[in-house]
Amino acid sequence: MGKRPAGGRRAHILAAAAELFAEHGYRGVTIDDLGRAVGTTGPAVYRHFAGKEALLGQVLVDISVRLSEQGEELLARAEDPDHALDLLLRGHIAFSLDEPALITVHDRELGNLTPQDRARVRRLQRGYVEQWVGVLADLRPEEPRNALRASVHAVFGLLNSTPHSRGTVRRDAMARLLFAMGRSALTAGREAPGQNDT
Amino acid sequence: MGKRPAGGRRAHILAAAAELFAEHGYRGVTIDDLGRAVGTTGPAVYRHFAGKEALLGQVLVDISVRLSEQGEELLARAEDPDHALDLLLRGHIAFSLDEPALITVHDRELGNLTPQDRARVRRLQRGYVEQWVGVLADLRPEEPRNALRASVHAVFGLLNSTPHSRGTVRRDAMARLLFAMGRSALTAGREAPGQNDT
DNA sequence: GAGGGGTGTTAACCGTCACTAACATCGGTG
DNA sequence: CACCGATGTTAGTGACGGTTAACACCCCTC
Repeated sequence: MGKRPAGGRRAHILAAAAELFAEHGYRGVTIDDLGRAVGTTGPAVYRHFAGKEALLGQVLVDISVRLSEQGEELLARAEDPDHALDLLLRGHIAFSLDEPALITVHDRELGNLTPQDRARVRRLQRGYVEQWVGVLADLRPEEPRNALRASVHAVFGLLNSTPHSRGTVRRDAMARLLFAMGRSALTAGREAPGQNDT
Repeated sequence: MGKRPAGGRRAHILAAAAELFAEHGYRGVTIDDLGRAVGTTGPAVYRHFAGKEALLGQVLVDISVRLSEQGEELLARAEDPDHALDLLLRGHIAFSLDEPALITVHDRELGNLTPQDRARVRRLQRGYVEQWVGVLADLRPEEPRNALRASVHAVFGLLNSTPHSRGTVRRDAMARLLFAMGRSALTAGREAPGQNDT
């Protein structure tokens, strides 16, 4: 068959896996599906990954790393808590609009990981959430920390809803909509500086 | 073994199935798991349901019916759009706090249904969404309908996030938090559509 | 108290699927 | 050109799991 000199075989498999896992679920995708998706056969996948679990692990770890690193970079560049929140919102929205498959897999397949991978992904996720909680704590010091954490999870649910309303609204309009809703939800019950209120 | 003339065997299986499907996913639950969860063995389940798919179908149809009927009842009793939105929010929040397993299964397992069941559940879901969209359209007539639909999906994501932050916040506090966030998200941008872009 | 419907049990069947074995090909390198 | 490591192919193999078969029991009714 056409030999690909591309060193990107591994990355290609990872991308296809994310897409297929998002659509059919980890359990609903076979190794043969995976191979077929990248133009080879099932067993060829084992030349690049130890097995199906390792593959899912890599997908989830990559996502978690990307999100938490992006969060760190954004926070480093933020001038104040209000600005930081804006950046986090925009960053997360861009990610969920550009990579709906990754977002879907990210919060559905945690249970199918090995204990080691699960622990690692959980740690990264927790770190990312705490970045948001830290910013919110600056903005709303009167609020207990666990309430802030619940708020962050809720806003993630909101921002990650894009796979459910695919294709009906243009990307930039969707980004604006999610930003306005997310920002408003997180500042509910208090005044948002520079923003108009109800 | 203890023969209960209770006609509740079927309902018992449905409840256990919802719980197990929520925790492990449809594909991650075996018929034997199901039987064991209700104190019998796997094959006994076939006395009550035609098969695993039929079982999942019943679970999802029940949820969709409950939500859309609840929505209709609330709308019938609402005095004005603003009140209607309050009622819908409170109703959905109560459901998602009281039945986290059902909420989880509801938006994860659609893909595992038979085409017939899937069509039926989709129709019910669409109806429920349109109840919300109708109310929002009264409140924000200037907004295009597809943007309102996207907003509704986003708020569902927010309200359905409770399974992700289980047990950290007391139920009534969580209900208030979700109500404030959801209400605020849905009325966001009511008078300021001009926002900067990504 | 005989019969029957409803419900449960254990054993078997059979397809699917992750994974392995054994063998081919090819490009680069000495 | 011979070797070799990387990568691919086709044929198993063994476990798992949904479903069915065959049989047992209990309660209800005539």
